[in-house]
Amino acid sequence: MDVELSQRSRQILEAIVEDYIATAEPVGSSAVARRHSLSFSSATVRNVMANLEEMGLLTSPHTSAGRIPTEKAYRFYVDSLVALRQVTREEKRQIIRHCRTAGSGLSGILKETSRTLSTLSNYMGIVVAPRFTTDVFRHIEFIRLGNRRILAILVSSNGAVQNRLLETGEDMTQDDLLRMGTYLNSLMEGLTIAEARQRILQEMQNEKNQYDQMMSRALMLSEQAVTVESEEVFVEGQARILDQPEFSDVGRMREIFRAVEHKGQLVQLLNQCMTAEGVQIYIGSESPGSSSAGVSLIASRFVTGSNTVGILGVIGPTRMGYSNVIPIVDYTARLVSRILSEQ
Amino acid sequence: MDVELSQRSRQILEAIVEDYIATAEPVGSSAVARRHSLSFSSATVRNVMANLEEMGLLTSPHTSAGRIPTEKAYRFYVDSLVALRQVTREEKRQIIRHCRTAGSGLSGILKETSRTLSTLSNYMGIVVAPRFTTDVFRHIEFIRLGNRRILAILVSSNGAVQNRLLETGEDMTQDDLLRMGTYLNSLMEGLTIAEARQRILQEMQNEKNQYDQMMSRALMLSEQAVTVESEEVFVEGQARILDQPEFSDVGRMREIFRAVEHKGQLVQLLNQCMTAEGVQIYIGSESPGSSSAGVSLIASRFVTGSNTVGILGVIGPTRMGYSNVIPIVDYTARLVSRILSEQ
DNA sequence: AATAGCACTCATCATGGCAGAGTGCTAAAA
DNA sequence: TTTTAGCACTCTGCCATGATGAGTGCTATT
Repeated sequence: MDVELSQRSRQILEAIVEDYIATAEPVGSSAVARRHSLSFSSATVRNVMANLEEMGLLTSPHTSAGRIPTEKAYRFYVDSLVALRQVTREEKRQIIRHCRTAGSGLSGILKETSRTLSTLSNYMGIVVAPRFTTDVFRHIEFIRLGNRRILAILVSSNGAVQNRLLETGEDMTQDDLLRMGTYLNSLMEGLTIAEARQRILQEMQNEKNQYDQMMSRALMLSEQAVTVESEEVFVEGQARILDQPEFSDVGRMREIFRAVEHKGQLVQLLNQCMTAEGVQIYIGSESPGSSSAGVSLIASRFVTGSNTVGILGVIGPTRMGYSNVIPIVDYTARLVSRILSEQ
Repeated sequence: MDVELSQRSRQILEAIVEDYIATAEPVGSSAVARRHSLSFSSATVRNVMANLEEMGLLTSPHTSAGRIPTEKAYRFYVDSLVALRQVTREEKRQIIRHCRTAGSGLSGILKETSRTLSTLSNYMGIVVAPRFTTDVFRHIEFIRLGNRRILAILVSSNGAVQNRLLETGEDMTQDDLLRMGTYLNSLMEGLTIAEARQRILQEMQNEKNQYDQMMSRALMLSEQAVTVESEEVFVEGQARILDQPEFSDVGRMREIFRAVEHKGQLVQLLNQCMTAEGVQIYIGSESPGSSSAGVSLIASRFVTGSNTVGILGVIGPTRMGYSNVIPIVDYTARLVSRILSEQ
């Protein structure tokens, strides 16, 4: 896996990768020699390029085109070559402004974050909300909408809100619901949502409760309310990837869009980033997701006040502006962590 | 605007429109004569087609290609020719299943509806949530998340939930918040959200309240909570329009995606459907939205129990399967209305 | 070890010819 | 008068052709 390269080879590889990132066109030997004002002639560059190709770092689409970096090259570039740019003051300002002012609850903030990531990177921004189940329970409440229709509202200490429409067998007064709420709130205080769910199931077994109609109803309703919906994922800036020349072919784009619509796959991939700290980078087929050829992911986790973990990042072509995007993702993750941890 | 056509011309126009809808290719005179087993020869059809072209109902991309329906033709087709198909039992089943079982609150139902519309039509499904402001207030609640961080939850009688993160100047106990909630709930009972907002502003003027710290704080917080966010719009099945051959050109697709991402324009268009009852159809440039060339919208409003109005529909190419989609939109709108009106 | 030179390869573009689909017009048939 | 058949014409799509140019690999030279 590890690649040993002379100083010169590294310079040339870097030049090729950056040129290709900028232009999306195969880069030829003379272009490298000229543009980067290196002190080698194009012939020398050609020799080096031939080596690099042999090592699997470059390919050429055909005999007499320039060379294109392989995934391996991007990997090497990202690991040892890339000069990360600083996040500019203006960018910071923009990130802060958007993430901060998004008024409405956790989802609002995360949605805005995802949009900001997309705007600044010019690729697709993505945010996976912290896992609700591992978050700490804060409040449950039932609101009567109609005779037998009840809205259950579940709040976690992150400010995540889940609401669910329930049908009950019998009529209930708002007063009944209030008492049920009080009971359940004390029952689940301090637990995580997952634990709370366990607790409810336990209590349902508990004989004593089976005879108290009130209790048993309360437990039944809350059991439904606490059952967690699928992961919440925010994707913004899908249209931007239409701008990338490598996706001008409709077929490939369709794959990506499909993948994004069925968020399942995506989440699976992103969950891998959960464990590791710092910015993670998946290049092309490194990500297990089946159809991810030509696509890279730059992601980082963020943590909330109650120590649950979410993920945020950018999806773009492998030919991505790594030197820009990596710092942006990093900065944003830190910022969001801080915002969500403020008491 | 009105077009007078002989029986024969109508038959031929219908054949052309339907052929073109099916194949997306210019249809020639012999194809019409053959495929629809009409009793005319291709020569006759040619004569008629020349007439129709003169009337602005057909165009040909070049001299010796077949003809393509114009927007005017689609309009005529939709108004006077189309034979609406029945919604099949299977489709009904599917719509009911999806819209019903979507567990989680109003947004859940609407999101699922939009997805179902997309699946059944094979185009893009879209739903605009009922205007929160005109809906009846049901409940407000404040939950303390941190020292100075409060989550405000606002519920309408439709089961729509809006939550918003607030920062307060001073610390507040959960008990303070509870009392504030009780006060505000009684203050706003039975009003629409818009009226409730008015009421709050009134009360803030009221001198008596300015000296009661509790009250004035409550009013300040609730004022923020009641301020309504932008319209909620659910769009699903964007990837499906990639399948349409007329959008294989990337440029046009980009326009559409852009339009969908900035939901503003879209909402504006859809709001026009608010007033009229029944299924509305906008073909191509009939919709004021600037870049809507080649795109049609089939939409219908739906009403909730508290008589607020939302909109749902399908967006696709002008060359859309009107005979299928119109009944589906119609049926779905009725069903959603019924579901949301059930007490 | 680095470079210059040269023959070679391959994509791209414009050209021209050919087949096929479809039209418009005219003259004949109903 | 309406419908149909026939025919010349037009235009696209496809293929083969050849010229151009970018870029390579190899070899000989510095």
